[in-house]
Amino acid sequence: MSETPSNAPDTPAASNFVRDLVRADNEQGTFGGRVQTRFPPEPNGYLHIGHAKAICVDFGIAEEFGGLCKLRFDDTNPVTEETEYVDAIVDDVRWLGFEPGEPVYASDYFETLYQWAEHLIATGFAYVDDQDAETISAQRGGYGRPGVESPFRDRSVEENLALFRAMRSGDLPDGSHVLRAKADMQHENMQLRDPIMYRIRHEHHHRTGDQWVLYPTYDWAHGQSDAIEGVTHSLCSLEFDSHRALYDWYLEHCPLPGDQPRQTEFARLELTYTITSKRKLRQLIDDGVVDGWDDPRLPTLRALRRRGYPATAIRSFCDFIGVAKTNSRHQIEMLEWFIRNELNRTALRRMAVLRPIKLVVTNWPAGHVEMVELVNNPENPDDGVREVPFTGEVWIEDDDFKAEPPPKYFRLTPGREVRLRGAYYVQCTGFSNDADGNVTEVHCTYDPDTRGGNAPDGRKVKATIHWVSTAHAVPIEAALYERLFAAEVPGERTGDPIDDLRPNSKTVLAGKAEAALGDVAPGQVVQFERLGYFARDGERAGLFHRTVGLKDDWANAQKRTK
RNA sequence: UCCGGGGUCGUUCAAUGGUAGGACGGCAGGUUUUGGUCCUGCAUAUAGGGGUUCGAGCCCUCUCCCCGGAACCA
Repeated sequence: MSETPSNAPDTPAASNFVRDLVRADNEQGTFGGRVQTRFPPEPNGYLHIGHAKAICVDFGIAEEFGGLCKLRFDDTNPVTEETEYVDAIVDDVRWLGFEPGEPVYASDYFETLYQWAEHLIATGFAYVDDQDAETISAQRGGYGRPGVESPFRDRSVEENLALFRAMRSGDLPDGSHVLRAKADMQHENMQLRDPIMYRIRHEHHHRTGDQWVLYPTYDWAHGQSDAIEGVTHSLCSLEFDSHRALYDWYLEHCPLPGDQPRQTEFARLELTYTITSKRKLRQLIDDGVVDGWDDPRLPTLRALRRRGYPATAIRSFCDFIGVAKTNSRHQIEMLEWFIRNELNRTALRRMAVLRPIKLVVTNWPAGHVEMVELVNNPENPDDGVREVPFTGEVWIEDDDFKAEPPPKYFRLTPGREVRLRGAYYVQCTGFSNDADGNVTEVHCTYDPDTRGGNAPDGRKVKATIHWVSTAHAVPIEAALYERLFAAEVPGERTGDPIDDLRPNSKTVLAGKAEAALGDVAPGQVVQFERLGYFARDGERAGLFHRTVGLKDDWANAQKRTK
């Protein structure tokens, strides 16, 4: 994975500040030349595209410097966490193309953490507070306002130890006591105003069961877990910047087995027209706006996988956008370009008509069937060719005929000649329509000399359209997806992204396709010629999800003139 | 209000005191049996004011703007 992604734009490896920093550490021998990172999700939901960047950075940096990256579950809060998510996350990381090995857990270190907490008590750097959450919060003060020290702050070591052990015993109710670090109630950084290390929660933990009622907070668990594992570079997102001082403070007060790890923050990945808030994602599912965590309109890795986004393309994208400290939001078009770029090279071409109208070749010999040859992928000759039956009656896309063509329309219209891909030139002689004026049938004549789609006299046509013989067509269903949100930054207007939901983000069409589409493997992505890339559903044969459309200058131009 | 982090083409990422560059997007053209791909070209940026320097996007200083921070969440 350390090689340059094959479909990334051909530019020199972009420098980024994290890479520079790790390299500098190596040159100075800061960690004895060792590089170790970790990807630390909380198992309380599914991974999304934002996590993909973190995974690429965490695993990528380790790989690049010959180091190690572990998948660590930050499972310090039993009320939100479940084994189901653990399994899904491992699966998603692997799908992305990284080997998580045997995952580790913050809960593996509960006993060590506990011992170190007693060490802090013994050295005078932690105390048990009997006050409730509200009181503690109020005493914390505010920005530019002083904090108030807890009346329990100066308990003796003996009393603290006894109380802390009682907390562990399970005899004390939730919320009755917490363990706090004795740091600095006047610190300008609120994180240092005697933060909570332990709270009592009589809850079942997905791994440790009922063994503990004492659960460490994130800040107390994270850096210590890093140190226990031998992490050198603890990479996280920008919002933890203000936690770094506390991260260091804890580390300096613990009897570490080795080097003190260092936290570095970088900007998380945000995309236009997309949300990644777990809470809001869940709401979309609960409200029935989407069908589930793997609904292809969602940015979860499961959804993107189902939609046909290749993991390699996602990785290339993540590698390409780099790592910085600027809060930013990448355009989704950039991601889509990476998806198309990869699929263009790899996806087999097939013909499918999604909004069929009938085209009748009036001079075609009745009942005659002819096999025509089509290339499977013009970008890759190794994919070979296939034969497709052509007859005098085919389905074509209703978009490809206009009784009254707009300016610069190249496709079928009365009198116009076009090419049916791989078959013949046909010229439109007329059409019929129903009472409402809808076109029901297009009439053409074909030129027998143009078999294969070439005119011996050298005359050109401006359009080539796809088709499917009506007698040989297999029915398919195609799910078309639009962006879930109509706004670049969902929720920017009102504060709630739900207000920016686009009404019809999913359309299912009953189409007609060539027989080869019956052979597409679950999850495989093919290109429906001129329409886009489509992924075969994981379960249902005949159901295809549109991964992404083809770039369509004609449609874009039409949209603009409207 | 206090502390911290940021501010470079429309967007995003580079340029580490020495020619402001790439990608996506846009526009124009060429090739093409996908209005796809590919190729060529064009346009657009250092938030503002002072300073240091032969030379500043980069260093100093003042101002402005954006983001984060006062869970027993992570």
